[in-house]
Amino acid sequence: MPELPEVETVRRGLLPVMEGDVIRKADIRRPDLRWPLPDRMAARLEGARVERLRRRSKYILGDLSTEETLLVHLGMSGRMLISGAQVGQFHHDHPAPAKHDHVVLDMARGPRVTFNDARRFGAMDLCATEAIDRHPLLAGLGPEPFGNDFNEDYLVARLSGRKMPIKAALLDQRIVAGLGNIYVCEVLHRAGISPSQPAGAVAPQQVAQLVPLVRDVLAEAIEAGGSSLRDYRQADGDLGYFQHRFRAYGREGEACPTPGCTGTIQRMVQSGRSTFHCPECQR
DNA sequence: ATGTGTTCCTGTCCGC
DNA sequence: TGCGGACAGGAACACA
Repeated sequence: MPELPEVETVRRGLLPVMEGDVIRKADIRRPDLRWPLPDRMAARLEGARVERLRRRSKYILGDLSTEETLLVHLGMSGRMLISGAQVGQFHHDHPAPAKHDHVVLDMARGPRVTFNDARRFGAMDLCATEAIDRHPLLAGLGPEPFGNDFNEDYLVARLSGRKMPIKAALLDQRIVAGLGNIYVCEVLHRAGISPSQPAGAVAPQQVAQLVPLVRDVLAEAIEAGGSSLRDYRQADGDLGYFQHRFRAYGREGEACPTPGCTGTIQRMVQSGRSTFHCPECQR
């Protein structure tokens, strides 16, 4: 499930449970996810206070009192399940570990955070906080979509001369961090740009449009994900409510929702991944 | 330097 | 109900 809005939703869900509290016990139930877990992971986590829980791209970063930062990536199927938290109240009652529960963190106040990941494309690591920006997984990332570094001039410069399809370019985390397959489809649909158009051939005026559209789509999705947090008990890791607002993604064969457009949403495959688009209004 | 295809792993859904 | 195949939100890596 996780693109930037889903990761941000998960982070917000974890905030009241983790930030400011100490990890009392860490149960590392297997030695690896996508890569081996860090050495002595449990010992390095136990007793550490989570000073701050932040996000960079699709990574959740927990700055610890030990001057290390816990890095979490959810991959395709990773979830952070919360138990022992009710509205404004915590308890120590937890269900037995389930299939694919790989890392279990018990907080001192009582709640438990369980990293569950069936496909195991997720990752966790520990790294000196001071060096986190140089972590191999973070070092090459492009700007945050909501940051000032992501702007019209930047995007025009990064796309110019590139022959790869615009869809692949927006999916490239070195160009802009946080977009995934769903939201790229949604952004290009709103922008009226064909996903297969070479990135460098998109008119600068259209590239300029992409910047606010990326922000709109992500912000709306975060807001919709947030709405599923209102009755938050367990971080269920599903899509929140934004899925009902997709205009292109997953809508093959349906009428294009663009006002005045008579087209039909098509599915095609680009570099091995599904692209949903309207050939009528995306040019 | 760029662009593309493959790969990791498990679960689910759809057609026969 | 079982079985095979396609497909799934990511992204590192190998290769042309």
